[in-house]
Amino acid sequence: MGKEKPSDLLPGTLDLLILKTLSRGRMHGYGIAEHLKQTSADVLQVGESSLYPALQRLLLNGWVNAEWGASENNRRARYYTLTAAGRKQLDAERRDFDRMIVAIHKVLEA
Amino acid sequence: MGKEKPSDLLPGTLDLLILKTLSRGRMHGYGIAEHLKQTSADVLQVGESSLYPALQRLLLNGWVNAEWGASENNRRARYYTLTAAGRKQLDAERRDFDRMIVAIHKVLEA
DNA sequence: CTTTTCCCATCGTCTATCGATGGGAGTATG
DNA sequence: CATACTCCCATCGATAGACGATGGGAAAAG
Repeated sequence: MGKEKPSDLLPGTLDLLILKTLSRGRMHGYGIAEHLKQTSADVLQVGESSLYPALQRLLLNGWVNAEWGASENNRRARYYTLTAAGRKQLDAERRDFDRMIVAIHKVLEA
Repeated sequence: MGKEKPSDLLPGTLDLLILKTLSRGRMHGYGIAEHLKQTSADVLQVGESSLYPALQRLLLNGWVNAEWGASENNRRARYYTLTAAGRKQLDAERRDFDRMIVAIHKVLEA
């Protein structure tokens, strides 16, 4: 009798959200997840099993760099930073996303 | 050297788009695809290999009914109509979608 | 010392989208 | 008549993305 829980994310938007988050400065994985959750008022709940594979993708594509360091809480953490290619990618994904949203809205308001 | 073509759809939104389209009246598969393409100014391009499986899903879930008939062009066509459950589903998906979009925007504008 | 919090990561599963493919039935063309 | 084209259906196999479960390890809190 529980209500159906909607998915935690709009599929296809995770890379965009991560890139945008990193555009504000270097951050580690756990911090990215927290930032998304808080900024979205608990709506966007990125599980770690979605997050880390996504970060691997971004690394492989050269959109982010990674380096090990210590967190604010003195823990071993991997810090990610946006590359120049990452910024371009962010802009491109942002454009495509907006384009899609506009298109979808046209249908929903028709 | 071609530019990367963005995907034709925002994943996870196809059911919503179909349900919304059918809320305007009964329609056959091909017509739904046309309607989405035209209403969105060619942005939303639903391939038939995405569309028909989606319609099967909706049928299985009891959100639409189907009956065979003849199209305006006198062709054999399968007409779909929204059920009561389908209307409820449309409302629910619409709410979740709006919720997501608001959340994503908070991140993108942060 | 035990528990909790923070932070990393992978594996297997599931679901959805998509390209390719195939077909049949009406209409228009030459 | 023969051919081509448009309309309309559908499936299959590949790919990709998100998720639940799981497993660690190291610092801090109790």
